[in-house]
Amino acid sequence: MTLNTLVDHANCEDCPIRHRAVCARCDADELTVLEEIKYYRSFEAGQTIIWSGDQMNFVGSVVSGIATLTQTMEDGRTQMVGLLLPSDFVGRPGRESAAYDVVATTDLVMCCFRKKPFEDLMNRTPHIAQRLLQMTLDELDAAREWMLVLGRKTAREKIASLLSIIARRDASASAKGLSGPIVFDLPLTREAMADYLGLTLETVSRQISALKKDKVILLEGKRHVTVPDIGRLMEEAGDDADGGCLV
Amino acid sequence: MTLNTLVDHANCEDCPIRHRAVCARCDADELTVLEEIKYYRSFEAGQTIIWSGDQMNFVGSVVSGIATLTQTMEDGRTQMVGLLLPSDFVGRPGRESAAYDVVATTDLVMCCFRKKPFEDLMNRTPHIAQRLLQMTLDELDAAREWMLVLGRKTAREKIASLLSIIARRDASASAKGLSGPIVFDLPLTREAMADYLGLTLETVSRQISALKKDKVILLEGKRHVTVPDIGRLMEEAGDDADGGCLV
DNA sequence: AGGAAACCTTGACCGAGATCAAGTGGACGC
DNA sequence: GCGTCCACTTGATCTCGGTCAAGGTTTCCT
Repeated sequence: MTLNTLVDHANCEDCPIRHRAVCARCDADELTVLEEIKYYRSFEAGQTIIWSGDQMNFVGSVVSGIATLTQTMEDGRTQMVGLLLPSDFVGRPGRESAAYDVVATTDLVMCCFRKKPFEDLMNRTPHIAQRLLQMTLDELDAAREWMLVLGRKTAREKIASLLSIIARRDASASAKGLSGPIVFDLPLTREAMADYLGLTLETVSRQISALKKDKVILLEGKRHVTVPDIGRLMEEAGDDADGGCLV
Repeated sequence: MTLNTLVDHANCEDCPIRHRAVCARCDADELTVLEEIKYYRSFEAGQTIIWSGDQMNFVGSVVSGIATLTQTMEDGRTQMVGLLLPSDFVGRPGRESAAYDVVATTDLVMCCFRKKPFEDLMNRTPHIAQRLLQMTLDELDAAREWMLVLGRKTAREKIASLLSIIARRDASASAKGLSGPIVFDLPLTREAMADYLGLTLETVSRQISALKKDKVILLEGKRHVTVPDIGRLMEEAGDDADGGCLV
């Protein structure tokens, strides 16, 4: 139920390569092949990794940093359609060209595989295809959940939804769980948040100020956020506070 | 680039079962197995096929009629997240329960497969998994395109986007192509359109009237639509009129 | 240190679309 | 024929969020 579900790392601790997104069920032979066709690429904050419509000759996953998927209309209106966090997969097996712009919002490292050999491997290896199907279904769920946010939520609920998603991801990553306050740094500018939420950056700024005034969040500087009560934040987001998240 | 991309039927003309969504590359053995585990179900217009959260013990595809996928918030706000047309696939291999309400908006027939045997077959048959991956990627593209509609388009553009999608689907289904006027019946009520577009039904009604007044569409009664110029409609939708569609 | 460029905040005003309300028109049952 | 229901249309008004504008902070460069 997160925006881009992180891959479960549990059964990959001893994985000889880091491409956990794909090798959830490690198998020595496959990994050897993957190892042979893989390479790393680094990008600077702000750099465009892929332009919409470009030929894509690789697939891969994010090792560190954050990237965004965005669509743009001819008149310049833009909508972010996905957020890529470490371990998220990029690329469309079986597709020629990219459908969206992929932009690094922070310095970023990607682990890439040349597309053709990867597809060959996928065709020979059923559980890689199945793994990718599961990941794609997760992304589809996330996209559809976001459609509800974009279509029906108020500006305040939109902001709360985004903060809640980031807070919960960070909380589960740091293994401290959801009891007690959650502290994190916003990985996005106000403008990027606006592009994600279908708002203007002014509205984002105003609503964040409002949530701060109402003590739903605490702000130190512009980016450092403390969420004293995640339940309260999820209420503000219009979410069911017990949607399988508090176990 | 449609809302829910229809499956290409070209290489399935002689398919012994009608479940074309899955058997794009027909293979006698698999089809025999599929034949054994399949059954049909009929639904009346307005009937809910699956409730969000229900156990789903089948997967399947739409044979005839139209269904919608919707999400609902506790306070009753609803957002449609997908439209299921004939040959569209329903179900999540590897998932326990449904994530959305599935509702028949017209009388509907589905071709179903019991989930467990279907999954077993999928695990044994790489190209079924690959086929499903392709279909899921298509749905993901459609969902993300819809995020742009929901997040950034005006009411008029939203209506034009929806009409354009339905018009283009009907045009390619009837094999008359996109030259000349396109005629079709709206398969959705104003309220359903509103739920899809993140609008109210009053706004939908007003914008349809406006498009009619401006001769972008012609209306006979409430549902019968003629699109004299699909290029004009796509312009109104804010789409690139040559996005690979006029070929 | 000074200056410029990002990034963010806040205020004033405006308009697209929501809301509330009344009315139309066709289908159906009695 | 007549009433009822449902889907839809149209009008009047309100409001949330967009737009335009000004100013504040931080960072980084010279």
